[in-house]
Amino acid sequence: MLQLQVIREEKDNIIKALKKRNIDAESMLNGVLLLDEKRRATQTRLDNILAESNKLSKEIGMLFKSGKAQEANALKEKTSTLKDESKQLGEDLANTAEELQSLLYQIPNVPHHLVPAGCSEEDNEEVFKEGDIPKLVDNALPHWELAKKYDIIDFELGVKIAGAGFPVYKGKGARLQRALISYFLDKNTNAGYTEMQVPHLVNEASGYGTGQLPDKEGQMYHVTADDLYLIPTAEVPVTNIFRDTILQESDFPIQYTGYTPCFRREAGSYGAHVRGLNRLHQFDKVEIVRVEHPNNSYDALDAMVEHVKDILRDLKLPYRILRLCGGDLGFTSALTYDFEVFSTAQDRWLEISSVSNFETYQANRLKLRYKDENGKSQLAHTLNGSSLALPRVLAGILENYQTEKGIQIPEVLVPYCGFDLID
RNA sequence: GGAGAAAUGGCAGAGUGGUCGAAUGCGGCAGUCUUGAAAACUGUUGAGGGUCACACCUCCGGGGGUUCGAAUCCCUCUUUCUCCGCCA
Repeated sequence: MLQLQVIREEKDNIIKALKKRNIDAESMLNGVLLLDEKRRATQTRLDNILAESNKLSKEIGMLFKSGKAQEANALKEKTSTLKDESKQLGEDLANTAEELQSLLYQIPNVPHHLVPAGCSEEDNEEVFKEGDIPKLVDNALPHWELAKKYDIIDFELGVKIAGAGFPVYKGKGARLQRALISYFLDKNTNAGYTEMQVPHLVNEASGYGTGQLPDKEGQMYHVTADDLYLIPTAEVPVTNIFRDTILQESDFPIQYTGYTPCFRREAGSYGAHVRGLNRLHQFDKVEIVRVEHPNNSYDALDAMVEHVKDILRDLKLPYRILRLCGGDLGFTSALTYDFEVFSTAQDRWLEISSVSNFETYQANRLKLRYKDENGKSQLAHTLNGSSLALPRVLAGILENYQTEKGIQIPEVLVPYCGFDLID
């Protein structure tokens, strides 16, 4: 959520920057400013009435104490009109505040100046590319065929138990999955991230805190009996650790990592691009989250990008990094780098990580602040990234590491797997 | 799931209708003393709105109610603790 004060001061710049998202925000922002003014005016009137009535109440108290009941009762009558007025104004205020709030929820984050304008993923900007695309055997297979051939992932079995998009990993497939999780977590903790295990269901307030609610509730599984949501990413529970928190400057940097399954309804997805592991309702992901001083958040973003690069180098997977354009940028993000692994057998790039700086956008919703050197509260910056999302990494490994003898295991994973070949 | 108790500032803990945004202690910060530190002493120390700055307003788990006036009384929800039951 954007800060009101910033909208007041930099409306024109915000409008300009939001054009990169192909949004004309002018009328929305004007609406915000109008409501803001109305809210403050109402608040002032209400405050004055409350002040008056507080004063009278005190006087009444004094009069009763000194035995002047008659005068006190006379004053009581005066307060009743004030009471009516304040009740009315209180309702007005609540309505205006709610209207203002819901309008603010509709405005996405302001893109960073590096974000290119653009409409779709076509316009994302490739900023880095590394790793050799392997020469595969003739008749190389896509991962869903390999999964079947080596009996390591059973999609049909998942359909039977839960539905499409809930695969069952078997034998060496399951072990490889677990190996990846352990390896990612070790890699992250060695880089200074503290490992956290967090709930896989969250309440409504947490959904609002990181921005999944109110707009994207259709993407989350909602447990209505208890009004809880299955997490679509560890970002939600981990970042919400800091909801309603005031940090000291000395608390920075905060670096957390966590493994969780992720649940996404993915309503409306279909076709070849969702085959196999490409898009699932349940998948595993290891996430990194940082809370930073505003002065340091872009250095932190760079560090996160370098960290993910390092992992992909370890795995020896060919990848590229895209800077997302305004049209593809997530609602809450100011700047996002997507990592994509090249899937040789599918001849396409698969997104395996998304690393973002949200600046104060989430912090404002979370009320995540720190005390600056003058002792004043300021909003912190939040960042997160996948390191990494499992299924597509697995797809990339299966496809890129296939040989005539079987699927080789990347060297760094062999100690975690206990085998070096799936055959 | 059943019975009982409780929820107050960073923490501990007073406060049962007006003078309470809230005693006191600890912690934090600043100062005095000291070569420096510790101890001791003095002062200061919640959040939000509002204002050029004050004033002023709101917040004592959440929501609602009674009252001229609520941390304090009533209703409701949530959470925590104790006992019982069930259980990985």
